[in-house]
Amino acid sequence: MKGIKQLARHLDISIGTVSRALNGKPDVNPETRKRVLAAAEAFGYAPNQSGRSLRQGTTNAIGFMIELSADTNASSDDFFMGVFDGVQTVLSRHKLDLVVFPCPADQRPVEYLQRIVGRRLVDAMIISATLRNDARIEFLKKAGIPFIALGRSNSGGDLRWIDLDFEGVASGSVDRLVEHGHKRIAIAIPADDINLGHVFHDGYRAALERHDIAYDPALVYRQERIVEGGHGLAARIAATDNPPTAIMLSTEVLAPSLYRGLEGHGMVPGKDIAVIGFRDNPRARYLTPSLTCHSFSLSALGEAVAETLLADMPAYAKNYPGKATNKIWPLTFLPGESDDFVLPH
Amino acid sequence: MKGIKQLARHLDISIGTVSRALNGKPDVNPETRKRVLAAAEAFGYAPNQSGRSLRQGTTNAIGFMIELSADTNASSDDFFMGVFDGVQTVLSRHKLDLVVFPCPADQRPVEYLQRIVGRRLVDAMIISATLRNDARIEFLKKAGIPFIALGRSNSGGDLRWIDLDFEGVASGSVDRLVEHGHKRIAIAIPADDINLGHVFHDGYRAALERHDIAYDPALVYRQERIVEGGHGLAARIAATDNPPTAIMLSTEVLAPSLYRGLEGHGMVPGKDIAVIGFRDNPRARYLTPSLTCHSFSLSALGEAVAETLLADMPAYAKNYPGKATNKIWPLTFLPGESDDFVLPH
DNA sequence: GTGAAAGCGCTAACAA
DNA sequence: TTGTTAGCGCTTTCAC
Repeated sequence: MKGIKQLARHLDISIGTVSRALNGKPDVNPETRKRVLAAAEAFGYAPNQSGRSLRQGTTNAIGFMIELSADTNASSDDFFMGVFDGVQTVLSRHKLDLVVFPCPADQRPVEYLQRIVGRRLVDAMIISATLRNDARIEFLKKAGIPFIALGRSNSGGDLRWIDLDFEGVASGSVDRLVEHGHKRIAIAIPADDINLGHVFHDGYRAALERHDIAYDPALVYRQERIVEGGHGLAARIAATDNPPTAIMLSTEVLAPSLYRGLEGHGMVPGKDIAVIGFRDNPRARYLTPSLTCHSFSLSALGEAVAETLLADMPAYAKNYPGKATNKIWPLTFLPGESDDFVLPH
Repeated sequence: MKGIKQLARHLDISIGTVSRALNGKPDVNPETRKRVLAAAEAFGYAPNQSGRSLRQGTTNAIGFMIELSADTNASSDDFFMGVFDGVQTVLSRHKLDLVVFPCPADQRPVEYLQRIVGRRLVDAMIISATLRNDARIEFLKKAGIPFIALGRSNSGGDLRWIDLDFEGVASGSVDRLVEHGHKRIAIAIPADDINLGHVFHDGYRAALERHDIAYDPALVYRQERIVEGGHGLAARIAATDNPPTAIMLSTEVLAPSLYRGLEGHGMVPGKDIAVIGFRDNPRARYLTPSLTCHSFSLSALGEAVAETLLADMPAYAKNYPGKATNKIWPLTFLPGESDDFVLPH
């Protein structure tokens, strides 16, 4: 007892009527509809999505591609889980399902995405960890499938994205550090081409200029986004001639190992060096001294991602008027002890 | 230029031949096959999965259900990402795709699962966060779809599962603590019905008996698996008459906030109270004093999950002879400073 | 070695 | 208000 045919036979009506009843079409006798719904419920009938998709040309699924590379994996933590929840909140309003596709570490992201999209597994795509030059974007544009990038990019010309305010975070952090007397301010940015590193770097550089502080490339540390990365970062800070008095992080994963690494080099965060972390994530929440960082609602971000995406899909756009715009997502500054000292000059 | 029809027309051969060529059927002229493959490559053709699924009755997708409830969300960290990677390693050998379904926090897991399975989105299911009494299992058995549970259960009679060795961890930890002179050993287990709590509790209790130590229900703390949970746990430990001298954690999320909470009550881990954590996860890796805990390879676990599942699927069983067995996954003990002291008697 | 055609489950257009 | 039927894209059986 599986398909609509069996259900129809059991009810002794045609499959067409069953289909219409289940899909809430108006031209069905209320009595009939009740019978159909009751039988469907009793049999645990759910329409075969392949049949449905084939006929309607739509899967009612939205894909979310994440990457399992060491980098992204390590930085995941609660980030994606929180975002997923927000995305679902919006999608469930439209009976759309969120389907997550984790790209294996050993597979090329573009090719993985091409397979997913090419096989028509989803109606639209959310991609994350956007690179400054990201072949996935060109592909998605060419494929003509609606999509949104969690992270800006230079690729593909005009595209829809939502991005955290890396520039604002970098800029505000520099302001605060300068106010505290810092002049040698370092940043840690990812070693790969992920766009947030570029944006953070540019915001940092512009802020320095505003304060008439010379930009010193030696204070820009490119560091893999891995859990242990802070050790290497601390070592490089310690080894710098005329070392920085402050370090700003552009990703959330490095803080704990940075603390440990700095201690290993006899530097105490919040005393010998100011540290400003990125996100108030669970891993950073219990550091001592408490980490100065930034905060925002993961689920609200997820909701915005979903709404912005739907606003670009003809079938749903009418529900989200004016929402089809790119967004820079603000973060709230969260003062802690890790930068809470004034530098004597 | 999308479907197989267009491709066939362009090549001026029948769609049947195109299909056979692409699917590696033997009865195709090598020359023809080459032309077809080249054209498919050039057009970026990938077969529409709905059409394929409908015809073959198989989706070539394996589902992995995770939950976004506060509990699971918080305890995720890198756990699932690591497991996904291992699962993919195995699935990709068979051109199977891993598809992750995150059940929203506000949705009932069984109903969510019923929708996914009922719509035939996947050929098999991996479920996680198994409860001792888990309605999902009964449903999956009734539905007749192959599945494996990451975590044992009392539900559904005979079922396929892989589970971490919570019993061994509890037992070994008690042994070690007793050796160090502890007699009042507490445990923290989840407040809900998740099965690992039951198993951990039973292993703990049996170990106490072995050592002729009376079981004291006051030392069994049921604690929500949330990031901040350690605070409450510390408070309850401090408020206990005749408090424990050691605490064993059955989940990985509590350690950081427990450290902080204990300090707030004037207790230093590894000095005033012994702490044995569960998994060597990124959140715990940089605690001071270092956390005594346990370790295992997430991707190896994921590989085992996938292989065991495939061993139960007729189409793949031949590749995994003898693998269709339930497994208790061993953990390696990782000594740290958090329990490294001997209690004077 | 290739073409023609049936049919997977479903929805929608049309007929009654 | 309901039944009938075409056809979504694909694989596979059967002729040839």
